[in-house]
Amino acid sequence: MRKLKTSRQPEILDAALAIADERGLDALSMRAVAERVGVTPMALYGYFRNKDELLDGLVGRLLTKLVAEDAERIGPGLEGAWNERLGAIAWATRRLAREHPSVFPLLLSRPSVTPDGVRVVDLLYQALIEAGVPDADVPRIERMVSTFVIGFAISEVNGRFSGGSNETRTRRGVDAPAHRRLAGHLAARDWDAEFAADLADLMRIIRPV
Amino acid sequence: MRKLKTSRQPEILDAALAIADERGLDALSMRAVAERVGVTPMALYGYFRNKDELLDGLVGRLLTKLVAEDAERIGPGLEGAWNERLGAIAWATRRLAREHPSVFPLLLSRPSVTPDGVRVVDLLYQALIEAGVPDADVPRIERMVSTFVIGFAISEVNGRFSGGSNETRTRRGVDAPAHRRLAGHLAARDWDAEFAADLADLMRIIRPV
DNA sequence: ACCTGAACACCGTTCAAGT
DNA sequence: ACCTGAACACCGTTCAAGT
Repeated sequence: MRKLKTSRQPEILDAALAIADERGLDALSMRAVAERVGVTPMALYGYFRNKDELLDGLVGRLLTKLVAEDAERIGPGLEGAWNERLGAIAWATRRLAREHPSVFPLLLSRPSVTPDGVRVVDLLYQALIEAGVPDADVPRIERMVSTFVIGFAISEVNGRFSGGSNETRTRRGVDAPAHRRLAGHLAARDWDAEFAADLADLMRIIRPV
Repeated sequence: MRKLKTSRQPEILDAALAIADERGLDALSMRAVAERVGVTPMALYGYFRNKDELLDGLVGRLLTKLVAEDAERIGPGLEGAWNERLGAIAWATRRLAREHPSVFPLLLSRPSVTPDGVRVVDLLYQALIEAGVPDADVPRIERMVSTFVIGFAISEVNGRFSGGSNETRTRRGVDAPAHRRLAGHLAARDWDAEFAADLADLMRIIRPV
């Protein structure tokens, strides 16, 4: 297990993120990253043990952007009521998914306990504590909220919500009585509004009114 | 856009699912599937236009297994109270993730409006209607619940929840006050119990007591 | 300390051809 | 109707060598 160089890691991750953003995750090859950095593919293996670790680095990058955005939101980071702070992180997370739709889904597949990952979780913990959630329930509620937020953002950028028109869904041949009854409510949605409504519902779990 | 053969599609999907289950998604190559089916790689392209469509077929398979299990649960499928039926689907979904951990995450990345996909959604719609959710809110709540359930199951099979021990999380160098305060509650969890608690919370959104 | 070149064992997919 | 063979343009990664 050789020791890795760190000097050019940020530069390499920048290149990798740019490629994924511009041409998708399938285009993100070690060879493509190397070319963009202006180096031989093999040079990358001095900085990342393999492609998987480079992808982990990319997830770390996303989390860093998230804490950075939260930090500049309102200075030290603890201004505002708990529900405003929690909402700010949720919306920032969703924005991040739209900025980096190819890389974002990796958030759900990789543990990523980088320092910045811990920092984000800690901000959520603080908000939940302030909301009055019992200490014993805080980690569970954090996982529930973050799972939903990340899952929603992934579904959205991947088209899981919009896939299949109304006609497809209510097509004859599938026995779908509830779809028929709800036909008038199956039109394309305003996902901003839906995300807001979902968050409001979750807030009511966190602190029943 | 040539017309595809269907005769051996199920056989091919069986082979693909077996490879993914046994050796992971990275090992799922067209060549490996072909070998298992006993055919040349190129023969597969008569049944699926490309690898992506084969993966879509795999997602369809998962959904088919889900409706099959639900159907045999209690016969016609509409016995039991709404919360029991909704819970049964949620737990069956989570079981499916454990059976096919490599393929399951694709559920969140692919629209998949196959007939069986619509059937699952319709069962959820029916439960929510019976719970008293206003028609206009049913599709949103369905998306919220399914997003959470799938996201939870993916996080679990991918180790997102367990990654990083306590020590890692509370390691010095990261300023994480809430982690320090919650140190006693950050031990490894019983995910069955946590999933149950989360579902109970969601049920309270669906039908406030 | 950092990088390169050549090589190995793979990929998905196209095209033309075969029964 | 169904399948094959050869080929193209790629992959990630190892190893030995170079400055």
